[in-house]
Amino acid sequence: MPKAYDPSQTEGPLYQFWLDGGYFKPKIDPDKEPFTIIMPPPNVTGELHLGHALTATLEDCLIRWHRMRGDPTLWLPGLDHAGIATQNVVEKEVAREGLSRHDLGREKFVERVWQWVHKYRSVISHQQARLGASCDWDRELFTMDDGPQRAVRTTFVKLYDEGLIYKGKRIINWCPRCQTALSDLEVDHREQPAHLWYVRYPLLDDAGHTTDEYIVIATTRPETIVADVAVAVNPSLDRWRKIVGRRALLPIIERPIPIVADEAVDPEFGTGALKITPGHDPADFEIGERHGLSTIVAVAPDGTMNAEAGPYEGRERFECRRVIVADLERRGLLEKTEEYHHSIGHCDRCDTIVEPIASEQWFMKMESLARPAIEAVVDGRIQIVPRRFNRVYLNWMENIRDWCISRQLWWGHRIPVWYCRGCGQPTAAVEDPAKCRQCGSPELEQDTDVLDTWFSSALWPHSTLGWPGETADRRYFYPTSVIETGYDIIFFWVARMIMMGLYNMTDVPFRHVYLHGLIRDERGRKMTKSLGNVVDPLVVAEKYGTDALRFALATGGAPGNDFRLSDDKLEGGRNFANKLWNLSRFVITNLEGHEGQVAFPDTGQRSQMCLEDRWIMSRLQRLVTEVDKLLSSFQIGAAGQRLHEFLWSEYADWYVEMAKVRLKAGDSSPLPVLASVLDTSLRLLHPFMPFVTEAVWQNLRQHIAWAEEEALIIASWPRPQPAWPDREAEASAQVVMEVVRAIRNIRADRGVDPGRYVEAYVAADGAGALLDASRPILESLARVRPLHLVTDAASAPRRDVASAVLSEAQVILPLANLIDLEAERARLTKQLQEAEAEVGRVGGKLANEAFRAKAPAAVVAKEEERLTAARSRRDGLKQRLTELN
RNA sequence: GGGCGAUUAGCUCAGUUGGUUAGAGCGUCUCUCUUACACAGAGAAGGUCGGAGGUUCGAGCCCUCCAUCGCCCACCA
Repeated sequence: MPKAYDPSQTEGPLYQFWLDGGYFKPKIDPDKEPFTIIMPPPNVTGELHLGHALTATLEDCLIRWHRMRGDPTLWLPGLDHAGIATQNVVEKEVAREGLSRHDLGREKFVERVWQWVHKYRSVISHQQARLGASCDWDRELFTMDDGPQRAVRTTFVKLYDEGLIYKGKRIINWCPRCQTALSDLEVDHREQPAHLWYVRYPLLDDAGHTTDEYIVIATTRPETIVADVAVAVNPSLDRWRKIVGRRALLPIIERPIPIVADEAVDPEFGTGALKITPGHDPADFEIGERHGLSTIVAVAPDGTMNAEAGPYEGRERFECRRVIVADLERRGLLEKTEEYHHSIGHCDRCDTIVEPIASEQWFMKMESLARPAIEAVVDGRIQIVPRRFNRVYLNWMENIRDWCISRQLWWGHRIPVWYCRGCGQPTAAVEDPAKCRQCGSPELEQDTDVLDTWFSSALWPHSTLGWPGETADRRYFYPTSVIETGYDIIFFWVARMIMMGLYNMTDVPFRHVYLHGLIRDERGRKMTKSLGNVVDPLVVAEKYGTDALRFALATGGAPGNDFRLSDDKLEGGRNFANKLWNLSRFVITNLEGHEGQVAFPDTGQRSQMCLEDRWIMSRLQRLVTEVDKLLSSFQIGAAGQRLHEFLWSEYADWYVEMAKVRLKAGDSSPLPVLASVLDTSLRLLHPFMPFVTEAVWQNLRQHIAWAEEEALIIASWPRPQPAWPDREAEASAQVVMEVVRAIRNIRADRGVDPGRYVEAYVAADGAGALLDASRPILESLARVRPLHLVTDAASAPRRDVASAVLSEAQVILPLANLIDLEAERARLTKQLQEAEAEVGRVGGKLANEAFRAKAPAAVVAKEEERLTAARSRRDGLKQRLTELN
């Protein structure tokens, strides 16, 4: 084994080894409960970012853990056609050839998108594989594949037939750049500086002649004046009540419009009068419906003003705003202008300011679909991790509004509705219909719109398992176990999957929702292309190793919290992989020097085992229990940290060093324990760092007699053994380690040459026997020789010594010329102060009758022990100080 | 306008039923190439857990109020 771990040499071949072994495919067993994760399908836009790497890491962690536990484990990968996003990307590509999609035409353009898809489909899968994702590639699906297409159509027709999908004219969000309607969720509202213009609308008399009266109206969007159909006032305002029923003259356009009364007008805002533009404002649209007003749309799909704008026709909407303000001012109709801040909607794909437009679109009625989805979370059939997102989810679901599902795009699932050229009636059907359902005419034309890309995503957990077909996968794997994704798409995706899963399958799509946070850069900024701080996970994996990246991602934070990824964290992951590699190299090198395979340590003969062996086995068993518990409660990061701590601070820093003492003496007895602890640790760590653990284990397995499986990826997950932990061994080892630490501390403090052996006295009454048994360890790890073990500190030298007092023992080092009396006194005094503080604190607590009466007995007993130990230390220190003086 | 989160060591963050002296990684200081690892080892320094009250035998954790930062949702022009 080379001295440093080289991921680039190991990862590729190991992934191939797993693939060849078929380990990623679930073994269906009707008697076992499966574990299933449907992977959030990345967009086929060709950008794999750190969010995908995080998803791949966390899901792979859970998947590998369950696979090792022996559960039939399915991780189903997929890809999303990502409607607008992909269409935009391909449009840009086409633009480089100087063409627009309109130059190509719908059919040719869609063909181009398919070419893109074919190219990137494999690129993305390959990228996932590089991250170690152990998913079942044979089941990989694309949202535009035949199966999911059929699921989309089937669902649409079912909803349509039940009246849950309808076509209607409403105010929708229109992106003039993408030239399509958007759902409310696809609009990003941002507070921005703006103006509030106060415009005079002249009043007409009964005969329709202008008067010198006028009504002042505040607006942020003067360009929409051309589409005004009324003025509404709040009837509670005296100054306006009397003009209700009269007419005003629309400025510039000079169209007479009625003045109506409506409670929806806020009397406190502006002048308490509102211009009504039903074609461009949702509130106005409702007011318009209430008063039977007509709707005028004055903005064309491309964001320019249309013929309704009269003199402004053809002007871009914001240019029109400037011109119209100037015109109003010139005509003396602009009373004043105020600075104003309000939030403006932007297209979340291209950041263009969204135009609210009254438009005929397809909508999904959500309320009845939301109700069972709310129940599923309330009654716990679905559990969200972290739990606080329950409220976020429920709040949104309880106020849900109809979903605009039609998009004026070319790329996506085309709406399965055909219109009859004869009678005009629509026919919705799963299969392309041959004739009109109404009149039987064969002259049909399919709706030109496509569906919101999230429509197919909402069906993903069941459409990927074969629905609407009756498949074995669907029966066995649905409902799935966990959905894991970022909290930013809880509404877009998670909520809709729950609704549609319950609707189509009458059962929840998954039992647990694990929401991860957003990854930010070192300075806490969101990673965006415009900031140029986007990190390519494959570049990172190349530089630090996939395991390093995975470990950094998995242990960097807590569920639902954002976290910053830094080079420091990646280096930490790399260092840990290297530590593990070298640790294993040491163990394996020693095993190689041993004849044949070692047997599993005979823990039945525990009393025959030496202290350090018992200690590490006990600690290992605790580890097994804790890691399993942490993973069961989705505390993946905490489990990873716990493994790091055990392997580095307990196994490597202490046990291996202790084991060396025997090994150097030619005693091979620690080998079984060394090997089995490493084996178990590798199993536990494998879900986090699959490559380095498998690489090491392939080596280790040749030397151990109990390795049954040919690969770590399918090796059995460690189970806690009831015989452990061994509390006595843990406490005893603690004493040994404390003595070693105390001696090292004195040596470092007094500047003793690290290599030099010095004489030492250790006084211990009760712990004498165990210290004697660990004498070689004490001597070697603390570099003391000769080591005098005495029962009473009084029998150790008193002059020219440095000492330390522990609860169970006192350490005395005769250091003659290295002794600095003042420093020694200061050191002991400081320790004494600490001990006395503790005696005071704990003593005070125990003196409190209320504490004794109300605290659990175990807590009280612990405090008693603490007090005894602190007193013993205090008395010892007092004595040492007296002797020093 | 509602809601959520964050505020813990110089930095980045853990800390799920309230119970020892609040932890980790990085960084800092002092030593060491001790034959697994300098991507390392040994030792050390460093925190009134944002502020103020309250509940409790006991609060980083529960309650109330406040402050700063961030996010989400929302048709006040």
